[in-house]
Amino acid sequence: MPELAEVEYFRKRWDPGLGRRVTEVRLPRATRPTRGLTAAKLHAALEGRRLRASFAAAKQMAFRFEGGIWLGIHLGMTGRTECVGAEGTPPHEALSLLMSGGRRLVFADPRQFGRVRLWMGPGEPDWWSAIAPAVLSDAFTEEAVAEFLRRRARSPIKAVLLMQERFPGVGNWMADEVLWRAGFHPRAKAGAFGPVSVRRLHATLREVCADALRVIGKDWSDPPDGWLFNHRWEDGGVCPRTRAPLRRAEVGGRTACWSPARQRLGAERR
DNA sequence: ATTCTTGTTGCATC
DNA sequence: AGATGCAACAAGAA
Repeated sequence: MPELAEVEYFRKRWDPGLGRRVTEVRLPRATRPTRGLTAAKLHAALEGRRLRASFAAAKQMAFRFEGGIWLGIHLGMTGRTECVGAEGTPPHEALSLLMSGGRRLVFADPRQFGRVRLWMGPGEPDWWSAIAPAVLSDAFTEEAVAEFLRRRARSPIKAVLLMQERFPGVGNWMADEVLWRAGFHPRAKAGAFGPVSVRRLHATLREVCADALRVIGKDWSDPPDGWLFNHRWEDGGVCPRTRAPLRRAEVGGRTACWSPARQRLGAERR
């Protein structure tokens, strides 16, 4: 589930821990997301440290503690964060931090595709600074998109939009939403996008990222009914703009949903 | 019981 | 060398 805006939402769920000290680290079982980390290692690094700041970028979160300690969390497919009382033990807990003041910051991940990282030192960890420039940043230019599409010329555009090295934070639903709003078929070849189509794609990417952060990133409000988001999973779903039936099929190894009435192959020419 | 899944990685192949 | 496609990871939900 967690893409750009959901990650921003989950980042904020640990806000009650800001300024608080870590008093205890709990790793209930050796789960995949924590890999080689142990409770002892985490405790040695974090005990007594105050949580100073948190960041979200792409599909990752970083929590910075006193002393240059960084805790990185990738939510994978089913990860989530929450803040509970000291006694709480949510199901599928992979890691939690008991904080001064008596609250517990929890990372839970039933399907265990998430990832927890620990880093200490001056500056930023590599896994943080290596994240590609945000879609909403000045560095995300039309030329960068055009160049990337040229290199992936034979791949379907849907698959290309899922590549984090250029479209950080875009996941399955956001890619479908972008293509639907912009009127491009998910199977259109990336190489077929000329300057006019690239411009349209670039603008729509920015629009969807901004909308998602405003609605879902803020407080997980329900997206407006006019978004594809609300219709893409229901069987017999209907395009909110044309009222024509939506189609679903696998594209680039993932389920894609589109509106045949307004997303035709060939529209990406020029 | 079977099939589905909003992510990423590593490997085989082109 | 770089691009492309796909299985694998794991477990809950429908």
